[in-house]
Amino acid sequence: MKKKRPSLKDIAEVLQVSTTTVSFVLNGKGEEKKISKQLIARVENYLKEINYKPNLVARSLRTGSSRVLVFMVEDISNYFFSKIGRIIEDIAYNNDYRVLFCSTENNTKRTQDLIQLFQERQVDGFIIVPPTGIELEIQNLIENDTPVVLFDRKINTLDVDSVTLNNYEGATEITEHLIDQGYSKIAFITIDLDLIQMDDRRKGYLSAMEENDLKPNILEIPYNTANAEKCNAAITQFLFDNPHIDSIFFATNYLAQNGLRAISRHNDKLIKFLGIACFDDNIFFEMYSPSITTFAQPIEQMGAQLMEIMLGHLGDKENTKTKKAHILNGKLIKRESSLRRESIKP
Amino acid sequence: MKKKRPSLKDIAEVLQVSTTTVSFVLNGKGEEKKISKQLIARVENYLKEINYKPNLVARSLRTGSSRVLVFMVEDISNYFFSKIGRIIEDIAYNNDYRVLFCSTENNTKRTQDLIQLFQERQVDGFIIVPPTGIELEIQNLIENDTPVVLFDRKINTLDVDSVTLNNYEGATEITEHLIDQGYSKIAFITIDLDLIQMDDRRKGYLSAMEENDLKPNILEIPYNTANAEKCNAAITQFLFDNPHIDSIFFATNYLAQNGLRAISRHNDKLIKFLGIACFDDNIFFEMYSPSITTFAQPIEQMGAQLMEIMLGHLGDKENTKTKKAHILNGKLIKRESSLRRESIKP
DNA sequence: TTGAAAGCGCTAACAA
DNA sequence: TTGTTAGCGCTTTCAA
Repeated sequence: MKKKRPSLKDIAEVLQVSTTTVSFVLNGKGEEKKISKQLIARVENYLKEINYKPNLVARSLRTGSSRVLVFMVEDISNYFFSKIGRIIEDIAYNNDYRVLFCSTENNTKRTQDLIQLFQERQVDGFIIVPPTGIELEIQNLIENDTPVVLFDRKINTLDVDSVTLNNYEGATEITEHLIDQGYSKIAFITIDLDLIQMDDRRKGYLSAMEENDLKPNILEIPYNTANAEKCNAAITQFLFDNPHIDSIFFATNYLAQNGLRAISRHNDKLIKFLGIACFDDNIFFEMYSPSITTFAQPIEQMGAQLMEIMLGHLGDKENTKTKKAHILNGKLIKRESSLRRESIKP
Repeated sequence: MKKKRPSLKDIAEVLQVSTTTVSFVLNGKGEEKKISKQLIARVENYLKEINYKPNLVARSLRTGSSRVLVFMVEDISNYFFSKIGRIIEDIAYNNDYRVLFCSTENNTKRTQDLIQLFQERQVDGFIIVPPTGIELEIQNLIENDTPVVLFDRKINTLDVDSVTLNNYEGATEITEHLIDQGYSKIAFITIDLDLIQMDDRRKGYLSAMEENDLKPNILEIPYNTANAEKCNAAITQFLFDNPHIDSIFFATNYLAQNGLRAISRHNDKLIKFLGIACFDDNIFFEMYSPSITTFAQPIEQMGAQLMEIMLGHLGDKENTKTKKAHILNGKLIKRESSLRRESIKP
């Protein structure tokens, strides 16, 4: 049998007081509203006794706020995103907010649906890794005074807060590190999506190559999370077509993971000679043999920064603070895969 | 400026009809309620024109249902769980439900909070990987007629649906496979949590060892997601203390990943001789060199089964169908790590 | 110091 | 065929 959960009204009836009183006590406003100590105690005891749980849906409807934030990323099962998620969740929790996670899969339609869903459910704020083509929905959110913070990528046409990485400098640093270690035929493997951070990484690579009078060599792979095999095939083909390259710089950790597999399948000796580096650190890269050099994002700092901005907006809704683009600095982690090798590639 | 979103009432006013009419049309009940075609068209057009979004909080409050399900697992960034999550989400979507994901981190208190949070927000159903000590909350959910399906682990004291793996048989199969390949000093590395599926795996290992007159050798590691280092240290110590073992069976993929790292740090030649196998497949194991033998869970089938049960409950609330424990069969995937090696361990 | 009552936006029983 | 209205459970203004 379904026993209906007691409502404020039920409680008021049992206690022979008004719902107002119960509500005030429930929300800790007893003192403030000058309700007598005895009454407060009586109500509190009863609430505890029956283990009362307020109906948050009703509260949301009334107050227009749900104390829920949404964290929308490309793929929440990605190490980087799930780590940041955990950090955000902790900070939110300490400020009495809950966080809901979801994956956009970089799919515009899906993201639109998700934003609409949460908007309809009155969530209080969005932290989003925006896929392309989502400008309108985000604009819409902002116009509705719903706080939005962009993350990982920004949208230049929109006046909205964002937290991103120094992608350009990172790519330059990786490329120069490879050059320092004696590599010169450095390939850059990236995806074909028109994402601003990808473009920055590419530019960083190109500028470092040019600076050192080296000839760039770029492979652009069609983006398709669902199909790792195609990615593999493309990289394998590239290895065939470019036997002269001595190192590879992968633009994302996703590509690097697939790339490593492709390399080992193509020729399992190759990994000993090929210089490898990529963006975004990951336990996998530390464990792999050889361990892989990466440009690590400052995860803790990013999470803190994101929530600082979000809580700022939540605090005073009426502020017209100008929006800012925050750019954080990553860190090059040098590992075996990019160090000068004893032998030269055969 | 915040432009207030239009309500049903606003629309009714503009259109000079009643809110009932608008509500019926909105919910596709126009035909059924015999509203004239023209009126339906007029309302629909207007709804589309202003891009009306109903307030789902209000609807939830009124109907008592939110068309939202929750999927609570140990760690959503785990490959196995996130895969299942995606499958569940798709099925739910096709049935007009949304799915919210969250991680319990195997923490009882956290799980309690999460269940309470969602219960207060009127979610319609729970799919849970239960940590220990959560019996009361689940009992409570069931008494409130909220559908619950347990997953990955069951709770024997509770009459509730569950979908689990044939852990005992899987562990036996892995162990026997190692024995077949010529290994005999097989260690079993597990965690110290009192989880039923872990116990089954251990029993499966023990029975296969006994069956073959081999001496079991078990290492139990304190569970601590936050501290991979301790896990590493424990495994390293074990390798020192047990130089005679010729193979290791890891009870979870989490342990195997850490174990592989510990092994390669301890002695990077060792991996060539040591037989390795573990539970739960993962891309990582396919890519690792040597590729790792695993007992793979039937992911698609599990997701489908979970949702079939859930949708069944959601369909007719009043059913008192007896609850069932569904046990699915996993599959041994033989890879390089467990095959008979050419040379014997030095 | 406490209570009455309006109202958040929506659904659906009942009326017309 | 369409409209009136009560009410879901809560917060909060105003009154007592």
